[in-house]
Amino acid sequence: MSDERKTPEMRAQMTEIERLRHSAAHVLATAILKIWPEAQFAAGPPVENGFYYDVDLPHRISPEDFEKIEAEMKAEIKANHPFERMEVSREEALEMGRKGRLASLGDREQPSKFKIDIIENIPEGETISLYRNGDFVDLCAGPHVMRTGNIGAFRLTNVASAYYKGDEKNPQLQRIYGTAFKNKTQLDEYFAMLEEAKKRDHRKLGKELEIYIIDEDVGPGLPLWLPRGAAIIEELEKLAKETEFAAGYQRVRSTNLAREALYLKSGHLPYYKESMFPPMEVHEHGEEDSVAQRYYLKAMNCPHHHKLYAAIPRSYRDLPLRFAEYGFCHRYEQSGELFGLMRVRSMQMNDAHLYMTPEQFESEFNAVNEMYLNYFKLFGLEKYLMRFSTHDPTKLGQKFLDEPELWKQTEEMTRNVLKNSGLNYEEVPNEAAFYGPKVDVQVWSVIGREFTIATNQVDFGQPRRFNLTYKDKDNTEKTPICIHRAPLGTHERFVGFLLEHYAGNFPLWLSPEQVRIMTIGDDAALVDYARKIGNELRANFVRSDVDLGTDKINGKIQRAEQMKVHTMFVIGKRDMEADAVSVRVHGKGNLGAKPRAEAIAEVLLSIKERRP
RNA sequence: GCCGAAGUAGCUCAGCUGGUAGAGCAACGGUUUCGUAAACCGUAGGUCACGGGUUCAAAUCCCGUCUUCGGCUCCA
Repeated sequence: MSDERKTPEMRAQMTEIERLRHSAAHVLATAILKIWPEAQFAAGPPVENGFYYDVDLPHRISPEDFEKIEAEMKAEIKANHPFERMEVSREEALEMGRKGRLASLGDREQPSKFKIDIIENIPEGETISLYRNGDFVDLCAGPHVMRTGNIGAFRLTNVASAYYKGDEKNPQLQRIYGTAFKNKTQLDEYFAMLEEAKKRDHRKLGKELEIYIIDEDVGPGLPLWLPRGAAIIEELEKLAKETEFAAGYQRVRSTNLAREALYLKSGHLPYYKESMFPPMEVHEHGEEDSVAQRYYLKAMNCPHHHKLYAAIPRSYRDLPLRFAEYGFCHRYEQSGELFGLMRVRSMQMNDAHLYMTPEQFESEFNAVNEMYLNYFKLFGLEKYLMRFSTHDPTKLGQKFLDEPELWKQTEEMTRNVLKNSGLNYEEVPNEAAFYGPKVDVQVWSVIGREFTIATNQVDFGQPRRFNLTYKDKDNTEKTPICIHRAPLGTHERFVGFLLEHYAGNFPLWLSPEQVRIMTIGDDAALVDYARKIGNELRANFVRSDVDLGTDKINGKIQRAEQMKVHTMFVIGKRDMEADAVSVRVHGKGNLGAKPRAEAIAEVLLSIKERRP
């Protein structure tokens, strides 16, 4: 293995399963060399669910080659070679590299170019070690399992491409992915789990449950919401509006596009330009006008909100001021990055900008974090991580606003608040927004997919650029601090996440179709009774539908269950005569008959309380 | 954007090495009047992603484009 970025301490912590998988990567390389001796290897680490090895090879490895490679791997495992560690000097290692002897089965004409590069990047004084299994020798810090025979069960999973060291200026390598476990049972369980995960994929559920579509004529990454999807969005928006109202936010509204001048002022141009749709050129004074105005689709709401702040003179007594908007933003994401609802080009953000004095920062920041935690509780999210993203001082003026002092101050301030809050956080350099440090919230859906679901950003740049001020107690003009926050992220990503989180089995309050009423037969009196109940539900804003057709009741239930309708009212003659309904709940089955009024009251209460 | 793979009816998919497109479900019409996950019969539905080429003949082979997927980079 050859990932030089990890320290020796980190490697020592490699778990048993990681050692096994990393060893499997060496066996993979061994097998590939037996078939294609000219293969050049780069890095082959264990990853979350398996391992990979990056290889440079003229032959394009495809899944059809897997059988052949796996057969060689099996032979190597059966041979049960020991993994032998050897420590060598830097010069010895380089000499072997020049002979093509690293990550190979013997000397070769071509030097082991990636391995040589890796050696050259190992800091002075650090031990350089090699590992051998059979004829295969690789530059590797280890550790490994004792023998190749310890690799219990494995399978190659897919091929992808990756740039050497993840830099798009470097050559592209073929990345062969595989996974390995102690035994076949665990391997089978893993693949069974993957099958389960596929069923919960938001793209699959989004289609099956009629949530959204992405149409070629509309454009890639531009989802359209079907009524069932829009219903979920409406509920989320209602939740956000209630929560924000209670927390002292005020709602504002802004446009979807603006002149270039606005984004020059905000700094989006040039710092964010490649993520924005190209401008529209408009000749405002007729065809003969030689000067075109450039308009951009907004990528973020902040510049618009800053204008709203600036529109009226502000006093320290007005602060904190909290402007909220579910604004539509458009970003020109690279085509290869689009991914279902999770990565789109048009998004509706649960956005708000909070303007405050420095003294108010801590309490405002904490209040925002508390809002996050309340939401997580409501949705039953247990695993989350706050990623505190800071700037990289070497990229001031390029990726980040050139304000070294302000970066230092705001990062310090944010770090302190995070520390005092006791939240689970991790600091990552070089990932801040261009206008200030940020805290992204990572969550994991039940199928293990990781998302940045929400964001909480400090902005010291824009308030100055927009000349935002407030009159302080001492009669001087001061610049407020601004926090951008979006606890529910964007509708697109959040709904995508919820689909996977709930596997489409939404709680009643979020359910696209909350109640479906179905009759046993289509007797006229029964149809009337069902319609009456439907009207009563709709009068109480319950999303309900009636299935009055001539199908058998089993068929009606089947269709409702497939659409994951939360509650079903089954109505036959017996129910009608007793002014009752038979209640069936998705996932729970038949709950028996209940008086009509009681059944409806229960539905209304569950929705009102947003029960899980 | 880059590398690789894929695109057949509304959905899920079949269609072998070229001979002119098929099933199930859904839809529609009829029959059935039924108690908790699919009643029965029939009808209709496709520029095989799009454009070009090779061929007597293309869903099938070749080239280009679009889109999606697996990754890289990036992010809410």
